[in-house]
Amino acid sequence: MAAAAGVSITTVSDALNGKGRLPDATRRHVREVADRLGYRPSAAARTLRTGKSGLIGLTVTTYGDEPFTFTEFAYFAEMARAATSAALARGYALVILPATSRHDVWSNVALDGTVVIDPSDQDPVVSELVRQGLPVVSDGRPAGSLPVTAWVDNDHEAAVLGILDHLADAGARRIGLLTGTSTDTYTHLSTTAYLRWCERVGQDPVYESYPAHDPCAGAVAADRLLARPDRPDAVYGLFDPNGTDLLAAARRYGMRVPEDLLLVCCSESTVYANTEPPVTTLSLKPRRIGTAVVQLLIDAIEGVESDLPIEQVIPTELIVRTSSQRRPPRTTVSPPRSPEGK
Amino acid sequence: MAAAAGVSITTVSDALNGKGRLPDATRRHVREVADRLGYRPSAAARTLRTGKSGLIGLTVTTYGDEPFTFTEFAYFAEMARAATSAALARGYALVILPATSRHDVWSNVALDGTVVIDPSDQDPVVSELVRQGLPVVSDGRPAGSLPVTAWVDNDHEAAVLGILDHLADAGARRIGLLTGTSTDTYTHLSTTAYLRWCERVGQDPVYESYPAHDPCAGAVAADRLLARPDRPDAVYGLFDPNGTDLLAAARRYGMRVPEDLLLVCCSESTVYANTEPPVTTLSLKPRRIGTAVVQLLIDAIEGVESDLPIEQVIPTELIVRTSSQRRPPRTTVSPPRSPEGK
DNA sequence: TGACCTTGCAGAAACGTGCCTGTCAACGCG
DNA sequence: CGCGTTGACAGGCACGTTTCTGCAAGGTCA
Repeated sequence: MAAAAGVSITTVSDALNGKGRLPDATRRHVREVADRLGYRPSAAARTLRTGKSGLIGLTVTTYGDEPFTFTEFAYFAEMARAATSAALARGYALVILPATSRHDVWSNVALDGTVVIDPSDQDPVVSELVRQGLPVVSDGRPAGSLPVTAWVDNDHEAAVLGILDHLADAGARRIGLLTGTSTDTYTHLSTTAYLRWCERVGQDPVYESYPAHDPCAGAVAADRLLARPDRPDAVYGLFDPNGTDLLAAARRYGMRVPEDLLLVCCSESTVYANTEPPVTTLSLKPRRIGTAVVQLLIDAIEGVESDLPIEQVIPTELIVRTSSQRRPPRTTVSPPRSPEGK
Repeated sequence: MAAAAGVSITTVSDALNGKGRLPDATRRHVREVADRLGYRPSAAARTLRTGKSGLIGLTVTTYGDEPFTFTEFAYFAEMARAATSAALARGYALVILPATSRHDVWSNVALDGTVVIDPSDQDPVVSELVRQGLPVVSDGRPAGSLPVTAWVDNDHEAAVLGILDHLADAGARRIGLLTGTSTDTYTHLSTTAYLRWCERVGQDPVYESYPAHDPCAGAVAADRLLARPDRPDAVYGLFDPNGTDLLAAARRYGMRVPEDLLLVCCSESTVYANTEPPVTTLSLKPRRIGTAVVQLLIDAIEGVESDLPIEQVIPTELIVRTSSQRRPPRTTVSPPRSPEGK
């Protein structure tokens, strides 16, 4: 390449990177030759020399034997999408790395930093990364004393309390909870908030737990919840598919929604806008979280190192639909025209 | 590191990589010292030396201004998940790279090969990659004469024809189609197959198109389709949310499913197992596709170069539920116990 | 006992950058 | 005319591996 342009390697490097003291004529000449040859500087050599790879790890926790649960929860997809977009805008790319991946894969890729989704307590991957001096930003408040650089999370307690109040306002007498058996902070914080609320208002807790990574278990747990002798007249489901599962269970027991059963679930899916009836959902705003996580991480990579952990709380959004209102509002979407009256 | 173990750099490299002629004692000693120091070989240096980075690009097409559509379609999430898993099992990691990303990001990462999802005709990214001599495997039959190394796809024509026959068998007299306005091969092939089928059986085509990347447009298009004077008595929707959209539209027009309207949509979502009624879906088997794509790519990276493009067709699966059967079968899932009769 | 092979390691080149230093000519100035 | 200054490059080192080659010590065998 240098020979083809008739200049030295230094001149090529300076010309392409806009450094050094070169006349514009030389710069243009070098760039033209580079374009003509289709020359691309070696990413590996640059990384080796500069110590920066432009790569950010996206680490997802594992459920059961599966490498990670992307599917069931639109949350992960949305979050990853926003994170990819935000990283790209600042010249970085995302590498998907499950937490329990083979060690050789982790050491085979040069990362500038890592985003960790919902790290478990004493996560060995996180410890290893900070030991290497890499910045680590977590989605989800780190459990225990995990030494992350920064973290972003929702206020799950406030969200749950808000939903329970919303349901009580709509006339719920006994509110049930569909929760998970895993020990991540989301499940833990939400369940604790529910129990505290029950204690405060003097209601006996009514909840069922199931392994959230198993898509079939949710329907069974929803059925269990409505089959109890102390059957709730309102339910909040912590996971995405709980809405349809609970709707189906309610139908099986002849319960009308929202007349006999008020319903809210945490979901990012748009299907709940068109179910029968539409279901009130809590959105955790995964796009804002994905964006914030990446911004914090890249700031830590490039910027000044403030060694205090930075915490950022993203507000949730309750999208109120028919399923949680005793007096259902008029449907907001009306058909454009109707060939026969309804 | 070499100094700490009291051996040469060569010996360290040989010991950690299992090469060279070293006694087991030396090998163990070097590894022990490496563990104690927390030594990790530099990925950048290895990549520079060997020419292999262990990184595979995952390129997703872009819709509108958004970097890529991950969300609306569980397909992408499932496919990416399977691809990640398959790559990991063979020691590779996946880098997410939108097709329309800044050029500097593409050239900043050393890739061994790339998976391209649904490449458009004359995709400049693909051309650039093959010019660099990198293997490219596409998910979706490449349009035009795109010179990919290999591709994996479903037989979309056969799938559509199968669904139309299935609906006709169930008693459909006039089958409608909900399709997209974009020019990707999936939409194109499916629509053409529908039109051919109509011609064969002598039915006038009844279809509505909408921009599939817009989540709101689907509901409007579903409404349009059922508002037509030549209203169909069966509909196949090409995209994931079409099922709930069509169910909602049918309710608005007072049509019962499946009595007045038979329904099938293409989806990987499990929500359709619990809608009212459950909706028959076509699964494109994204896990098998993601796995196959990665296997083909890594084979091309590591193995012998067969310069003929390798084509692989993954069969689809029709999951028949109530919405496409005039005589609905007994529900297969029954509640564990019922406190009051239904 | 010398030729030859095996074992156990060390030396050194090369991968392609980025950056620091050096060189040489031109130029302004007292 | 001598000298410092500046512009425009070239040289060369370092990044941390992998890998080829080399080399001494010890063993085998004719």
